[in-house]
Amino acid sequence: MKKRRPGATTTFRARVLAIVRRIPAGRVATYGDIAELAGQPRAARAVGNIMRECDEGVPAHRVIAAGGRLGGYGGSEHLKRALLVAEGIAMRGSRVPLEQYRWRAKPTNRGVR
DNA sequence: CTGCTGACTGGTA
DNA sequence: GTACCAGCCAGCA
Repeated sequence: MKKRRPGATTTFRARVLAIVRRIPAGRVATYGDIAELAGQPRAARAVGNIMRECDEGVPAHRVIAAGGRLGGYGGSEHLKRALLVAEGIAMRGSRVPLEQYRWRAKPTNRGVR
C-alpha cells in the first residue's frame, strides 16, 4: 500500500475536526489555518472536503476561506454569514475582517493592542 | 495502485 | 470588481 506515515495521518480528518471544535465563538479560522494546525498547510482543499461532512459538534460556520471570504456552506452561504454575525462578528459586506477575528492557537499575547 | 472529485489558494487577465 | 487557470491534498470507487 501507500506507506502511510504513522502519526502523520492517523486520520487527518479527526485532527481537523478536533481543531475546528476548539474554535471559540466570535472567532474564525481559514481552511489554510486549519490545515496548517492539522499538519498540512497545503491541504486547505482537503479540509474543506472534510467540513462538508462534519457533524453538528463541529462549528463549520466558523471556518471560512482565505481573505475572509465565506467560502461555501451546505445549502446557503448566506446562512453562514448570518451565523457569524450572530456570534458577534461584524462583517464587511460578505467578508470577515480576519485581522480582527482570526483565531490563533497560540497567541503569545494577542497584540494586547 | 490508478483516477476523479471538491465547503481551497494564489496569480493572471 | 469578476472570471479563468494551475497547483496541492485527503477521501473514495
